[in-house]
Amino acid sequence: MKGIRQLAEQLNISIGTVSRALNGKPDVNEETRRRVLAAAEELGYVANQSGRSLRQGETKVIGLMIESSKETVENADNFFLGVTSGLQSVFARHKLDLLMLPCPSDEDPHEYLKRMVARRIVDAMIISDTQRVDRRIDFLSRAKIPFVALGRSLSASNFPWIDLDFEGVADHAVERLITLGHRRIAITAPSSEANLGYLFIDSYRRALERHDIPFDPSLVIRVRSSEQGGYQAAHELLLLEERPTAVILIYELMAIGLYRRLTESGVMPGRDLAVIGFRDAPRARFLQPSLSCFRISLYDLGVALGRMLLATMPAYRDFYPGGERNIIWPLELMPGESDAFRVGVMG
Amino acid sequence: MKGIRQLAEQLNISIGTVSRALNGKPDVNEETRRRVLAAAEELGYVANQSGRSLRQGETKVIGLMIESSKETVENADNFFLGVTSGLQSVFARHKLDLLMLPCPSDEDPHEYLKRMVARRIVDAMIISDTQRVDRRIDFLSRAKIPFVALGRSLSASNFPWIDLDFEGVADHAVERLITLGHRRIAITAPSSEANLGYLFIDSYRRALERHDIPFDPSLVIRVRSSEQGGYQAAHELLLLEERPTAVILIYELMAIGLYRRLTESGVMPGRDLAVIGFRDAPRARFLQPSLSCFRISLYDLGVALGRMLLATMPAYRDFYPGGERNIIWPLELMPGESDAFRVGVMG
DNA sequence: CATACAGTCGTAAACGTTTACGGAGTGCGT
DNA sequence: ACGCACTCCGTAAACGTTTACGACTGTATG
Repeated sequence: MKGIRQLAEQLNISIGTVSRALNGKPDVNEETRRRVLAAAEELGYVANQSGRSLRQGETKVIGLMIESSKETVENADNFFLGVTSGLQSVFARHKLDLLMLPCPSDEDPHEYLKRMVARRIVDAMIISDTQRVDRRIDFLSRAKIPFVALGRSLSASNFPWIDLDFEGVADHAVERLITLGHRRIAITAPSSEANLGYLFIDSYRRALERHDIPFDPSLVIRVRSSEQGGYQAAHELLLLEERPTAVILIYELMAIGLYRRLTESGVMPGRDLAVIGFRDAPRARFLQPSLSCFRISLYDLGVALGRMLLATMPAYRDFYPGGERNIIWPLELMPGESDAFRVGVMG
Repeated sequence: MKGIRQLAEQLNISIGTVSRALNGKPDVNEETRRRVLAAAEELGYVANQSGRSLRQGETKVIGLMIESSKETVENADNFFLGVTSGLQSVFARHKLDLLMLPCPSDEDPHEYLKRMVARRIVDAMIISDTQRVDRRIDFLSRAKIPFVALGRSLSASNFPWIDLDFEGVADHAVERLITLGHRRIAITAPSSEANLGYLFIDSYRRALERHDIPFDPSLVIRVRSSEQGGYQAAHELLLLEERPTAVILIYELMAIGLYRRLTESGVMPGRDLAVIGFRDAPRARFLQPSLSCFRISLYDLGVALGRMLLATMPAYRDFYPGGERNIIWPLELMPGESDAFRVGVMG
């Protein structure tokens, strides 16, 4: 209970030997090691992390920073937990633990990060919700703290990140809708400074222009990515004088609110308005009509994130050679009923 | 960068004084303190947590253990993040940090907890998803680690917990439905060993019997608490020879799947079948028909949890006197359209 | 003038580990 | 007998803090 010293005393061995035995060092008799391990097991001894960290300058802990902003809380889904499983499956192999660091909503994420890093609670970080310019990235780069970002950013020139393929999704969605005869296609984007919104809209615009459809800013609806935001989005769509025939949602669960608002006005999703969603979720399939949705494999994403992070850490680099430093994570379209109709056949 | 020693050197002061200055100890000249604080700010010095923890035997970190079981991931909503905000608002006052400890799905929660506690990563714990008998509770009690459980348990006799008022909800829901004329009322429960399921069903049964309605086990549907589970639940309901006229859901988002499956068979929720949900979420309001739902104030719940936890910790006890050791957390009914009809008028 | 006391600061020990170093013992070849 | 290599283990320093203790002023008190 009192530490390695007690353990050593009980065994009549020096603490040095006990430590070596527990840590699998070679210069210890196998018989002694057996005894040490047995005693440790019996007494429930586990090394005090503070002492260990202090000595070796590392904590064996990886931090996953998440923001509990209002928006994140509102649209919170299984996203982080899903990614977490994948991450842990990688970290477990190296006896690394994953801790989630929730940044309080009233604290600046950058300050929070600095605090956590300075306190040496973690060896490395995974940050998410990257902003267009994100000081955290500059800070981590300069401080030489290993990290991976979930999301691109304009900050710093060359840092490891994985990002969802927003461009591919917007592109694919637009192409699909145009093929189905749509010409007037709306799209939703977050109202925040999150980088993903910009990428999403840019790609949407390029896809349209490729088909000689002029970009109409009034078709870009900036709302929160939640049920409530979906409701609001539908509301704004209905106010447009020339109503679009399709809408691309940046977050799947917005469909719930969207459906609701549409039905209130007698507009039927999947017949009067095509809807395509985005981000994870077999859950989209349970909507009525079921949502056409681009799906993410969260577990695999977590694995990729974990590997990329370890590849940047000297101690583990050798285990993950030749990995890429940046990945655009592909999404897979799961066709549903929400956009399964053709429009404008009369030309 | 190198620690308190550098800081002291630069200021030509001993490290002891620097430490005292930074920690607000009284026996240091105000002028010196000013200089120290300024230098610390400039150099971005923050005390190394390992050194500090080692010395004082505490980490200033509270752990919130969450399980990333398949079920939790599936029905993950804003629950933990919502609670987190409330917790942090309390902890911030004492300069405590909250870390989330996600137990890997392939590790025994009890072992995981033991590991984390033994490593001294946290000073205190908040555990959730308590099982009917939960070894974690015995362990924490015996090891004298301060903790609060989110959820009752049969383990140990007297430990601090807050639990949602499942009994009140089941009771209230049954009463309401009976008033509306229902006699055949189904209910869903999780298939796991989680304690909440038992409480939920027990209370449901008692409420029924109070009205001389016999308890029919076939009306208890054990499915996962997710959209998919809702779909499955509806499926099973439809298979019953004598179909119930109402159903009580243990988790709100199940309604999505439930609605879906019902509509597939031409049964209209809110007209042919009354539905009442449970747990948080204004989101229930965006369903169609909107879900009658018992709502939780997650933030307030977090605050209560935080206070109860600190009240058990000697260092903070004095700030939170006279608090209760157990709380049954009330829920508020938000009436919707999903059960707004009367049945069996013909008697 | 001796003493007490408050205010300020430096010294050094302690927290629980890990690990470089060296020593004791053994076996083996010369 | 001697040297050498090898195995195993003990010793002690180091990691970065906090804090009990005492030292040193200056001032008030007897």
